[in-house]
Amino acid sequence: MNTRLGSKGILKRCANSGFRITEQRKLIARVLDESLDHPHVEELFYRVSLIDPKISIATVYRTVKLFEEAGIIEKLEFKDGKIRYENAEREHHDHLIDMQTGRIIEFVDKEIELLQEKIAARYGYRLLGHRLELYGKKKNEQN
Amino acid sequence: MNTRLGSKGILKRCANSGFRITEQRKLIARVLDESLDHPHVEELFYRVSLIDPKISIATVYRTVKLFEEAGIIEKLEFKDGKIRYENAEREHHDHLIDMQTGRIIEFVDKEIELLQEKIAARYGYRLLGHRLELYGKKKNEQN
DNA sequence: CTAGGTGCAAATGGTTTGCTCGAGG
DNA sequence: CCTCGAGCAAACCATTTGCACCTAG
Repeated sequence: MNTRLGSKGILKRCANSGFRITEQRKLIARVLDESLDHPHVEELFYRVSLIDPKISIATVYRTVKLFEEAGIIEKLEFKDGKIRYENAEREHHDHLIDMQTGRIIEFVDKEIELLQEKIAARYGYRLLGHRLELYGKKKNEQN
Repeated sequence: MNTRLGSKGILKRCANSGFRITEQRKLIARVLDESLDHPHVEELFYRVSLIDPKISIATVYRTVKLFEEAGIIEKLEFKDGKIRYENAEREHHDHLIDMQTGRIIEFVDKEIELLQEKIAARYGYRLLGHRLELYGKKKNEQN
C-alpha cells in the first residue's frame, strides 16, 4: 500500500527526527514500509517477530507511538477498536471496509473533501482533521 | 439532543423488545433520553449513580449493550476511544467535534450521504454503514 | 562513556463475565 | 414461582510503564 502510493521510506524520515536508529526501529520501519495492508499492533508484532523473535511487544508499541508523534505514520482506528497505522507521507485518502472479508480499500475523492470543508465552515469551524470510513458489502456476489 | 431531534422515548421501545423492564433499565433509559450530549459509559454511570447510588457499572455496560443490540441506541466511538451511545430513533446525522472544547455538533447533509453511496458503488460495494467525523477549530475566536 | 532504548513483567483502564442472590412477570 | 437481571469481584485484553540492563552515537 505504502509503496504503491509513493512513500519515501519510513527509515529515511527517522534520521531527521533526532532519535536513535536501533535495530528494532529499523526492523519495524521496514515491516511497516513493506506492509500492503493496515496491520494492527499485534499483527505488526507478529510480522516483526518472524524476523527478530526476541523483540518485545512493548517495543513495538513504543516505536509505533514514537513514529506517530514524529508525524511519520498515522493512527487509524476502525470499528474493531484496535489501533492500526499507515505511512503518513502519502496522498490523503479514506477507507472503505469490506464487512465480510475485512479487506480495506483506499480511495480519494476530491468532491467529498471539499464538501467536508464546506460543512465545517457552515458551523463556523476550520476543518483540522476528519475520519471517513465506509462499511459495505460487495454487490452481486454468490453469497 | 435526543429530545430535540424527535425521539420516541427509549423506554417505550423497550416494551416491544421482550426483555424485562427493571428499575435500573428504566433509569438508564431515562438518563439517556434526557442527555443532551453524548456521554460515554463512565459518565452515564456517574449520572445514573446520582439517582441510584447502588447501581453497578456492570449493569450500565450490560444495559447499554442490550439496548444497542435491540437497535434502540447506537454506538459511537470518537478519537478518545471511549464508547458513547445515542438514541437510534432519530434522523441520521454525522458529528463535528470541536477540538478545543470537545463539544459535539450534529449535522445532516444529503449531498455527502449520496456521495458516499456513489463512492461505495464505484468499488462495487453496497454501503451498509459509515462513520464520518469532522474535527475542527472555531474560526475567528479570541484564542 | 552515557543518554536513551530494550526486554521483561507488572500495572492500567475500559469492558466483560461467573456466580449467587434478588425481583419482574 | 421460576426465569431473567443485578451486584460484586475477578477476569480480560489491549496498551502502558518501572526498572535493570544494554547499545548507539
